[in-house]
Amino acid sequence: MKKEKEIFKKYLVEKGLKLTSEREQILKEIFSRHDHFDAEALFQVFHDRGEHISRATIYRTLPLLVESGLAQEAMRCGEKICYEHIYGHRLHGHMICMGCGKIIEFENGKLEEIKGKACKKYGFKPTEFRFCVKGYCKDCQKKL
Amino acid sequence: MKKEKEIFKKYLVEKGLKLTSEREQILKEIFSRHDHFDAEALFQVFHDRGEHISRATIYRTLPLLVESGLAQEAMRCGEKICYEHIYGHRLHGHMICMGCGKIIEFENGKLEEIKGKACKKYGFKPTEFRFCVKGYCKDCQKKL
DNA sequence: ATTATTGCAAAAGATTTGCAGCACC
DNA sequence: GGTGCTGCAAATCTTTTGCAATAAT
Repeated sequence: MKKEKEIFKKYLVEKGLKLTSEREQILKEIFSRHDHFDAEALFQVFHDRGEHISRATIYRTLPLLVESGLAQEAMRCGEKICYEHIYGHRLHGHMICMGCGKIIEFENGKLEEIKGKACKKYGFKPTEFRFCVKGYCKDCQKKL
Repeated sequence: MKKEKEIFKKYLVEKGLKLTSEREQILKEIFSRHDHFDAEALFQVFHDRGEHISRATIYRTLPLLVESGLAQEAMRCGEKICYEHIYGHRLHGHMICMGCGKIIEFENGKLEEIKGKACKKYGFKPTEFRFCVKGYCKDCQKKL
């Protein structure tokens, strides 16, 4: 069994919840993509593929994935919440272009250090992390 | 005239917009507080004080303050967007407790460095910045 | 005088929820 | 078999928008 499925299953069992086929499909889908997605986009993917999963189920499943540590809210794109899977990923930041919506991911080893230092200082127990820079990408700056 | 008012006025004039008394009140209010706030909270402050400013005006003014560089979206608290004023502040991060909603601000000189490095690498022009860690504060960890 | 702005109320969007039937353990 | 889960549709909540009256330059 894939590691992420194991983690999810373990989390669900501990909470007295069940691993349904819908939850499994959603888990599989978000780990098969490497970009960011929101609830509606996820709904559309299944819909287009003829595998119907209701919006309600998607909205109810995403927080479970977050709580199990497999995903996190990465940013707000307009009014929507965008998620990303995080298991097996290094801490990274995002640059979000307000012109074209492009998202650039970047890594920096110091992110972990800053996060660790702040949490230690205040005895804070971290679950989710987010480093975002909004602005304009190279291409969109030219257009302005 | 206060520096932030000058900046706001300059921004508005450049855009062919006007400095109305509502905009001025909102500006003054957000610079008089040092915490984070959302549109509804701002509406309530004025309402409680008997100075009526409509929600529509608040929702229309906040983006202007962001675009003029005086404020930014700091985080999402639940479904709401929380803002903070940024003029004259150093880059800082937030730790948000999912248990009690407490927000801890922290500074770290390396934030500026990381942001700068990433933007330079991709030719990205930054306008807003956000470093958030969600999790549980010292007190809430005990309660769990 | 001109043009942007305000407040209102209606609209739009995203997300949540109650409920009845269905699926997992 | 019992309890949690799903889909649906209605509800909720935040944010946006059209419009007529009003205020800033």
